[in-house]
Amino acid sequence: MINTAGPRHPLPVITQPAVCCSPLIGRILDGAAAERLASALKALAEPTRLRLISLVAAHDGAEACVCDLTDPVGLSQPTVSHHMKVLVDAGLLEREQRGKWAYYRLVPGALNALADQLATGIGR
Amino acid sequence: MINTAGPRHPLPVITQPAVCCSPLIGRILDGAAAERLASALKALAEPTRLRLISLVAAHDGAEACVCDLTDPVGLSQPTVSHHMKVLVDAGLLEREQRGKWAYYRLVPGALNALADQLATGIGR
DNA sequence: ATCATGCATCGACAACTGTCAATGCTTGTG
DNA sequence: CACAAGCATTGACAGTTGTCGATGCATGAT
Repeated sequence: MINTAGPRHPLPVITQPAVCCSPLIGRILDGAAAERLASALKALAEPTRLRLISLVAAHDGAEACVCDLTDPVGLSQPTVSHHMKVLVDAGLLEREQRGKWAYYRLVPGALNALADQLATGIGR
Repeated sequence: MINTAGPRHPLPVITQPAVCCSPLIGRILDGAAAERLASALKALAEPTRLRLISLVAAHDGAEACVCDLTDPVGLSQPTVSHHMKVLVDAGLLEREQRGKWAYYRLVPGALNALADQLATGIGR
C-alpha cells in the first residue's frame, strides 16, 4: 500500500521553522524544471570543469584560451575543448574567436543565477 | 607551443571589473577541492533527485518516507531508495528510522552551503 | 510464531560520460 | 601558395550511472 497523503504514521509533532522560497523548497519541481536545473548542474558537477572555470576566472583579464588551460589541467587539447564546449552550452562560459585563438570568459551572473536557484531565500 | 603565462596574444585591453571571492572565482581550485565540490554537485545534478528534494521539503513537516515519494516520482521503490541514499551520502538529506518507516529531511543549511560555494561574493 | 509491510541490497543491463589519438578546419605567416 | 599553429570534430573505448526485478532484513500486527 502506498501512502500518497503524507505521514499518517507515528509523528512526534515535528514542526520545522518556516523555511521556504527556492525552486527546490517551497514548491514542487515538475519534470521539465527538474530537467533544466539538472542539466545546468551537470555541467558544473565535474572536477575538471570546475577547475577550468576557476582557471579562466583567475587568468589575466578573466579570460583564457585553450592553450592556456591544457597544461594546468593536465589533459589533452581535445578533452579541454570538449569541456569548454559543455560549459558554453550550459551558459556558464562565453566564447570569442580572436585570430587563431578562442577566448573563454565567465558569463556574468551565470554562476550566481545557478546558486540562487539552489538556495534563494533558504534560512536567510 | 603552450602559452602558460597568459594571453600574450592580440589583447584589446579588456579590463574586467574586479569580480572575485568564490571557491571558483578568485583562487584556483586544486584537484582535491574540485573533486569534493564536484561530488556534492553530482548528487544534485539529476532530475529525479532534484524532484525528491523538493518533494521532501514540500511535504507535511518537511519530511517524507520512501512510500510517499515513489508515486509522485513515478519510479520503483528500489530506485527511490537508491536516490535517497545518494542524497544522504552527499549530506543533503538526513535519514531517521521511525518504526517501519524511514523519514528523510533536508539537512538545514546544506543547500545554502553549496550555493555559497558556487557564487559567494560574485558581483554582489 | 507467523505474516504483512516498508525499506535496503544485489545483480544485471542499457545509456551516458570522460578521455585520447587521429583528423579536419581556419587563421596568420613566410 | 604552402606551411604552421590553435582549436574543433570524429571514432573508439573504458568507466560510471540510472533503472528494474528479485531478494533479504527489520518492524509491527495478528
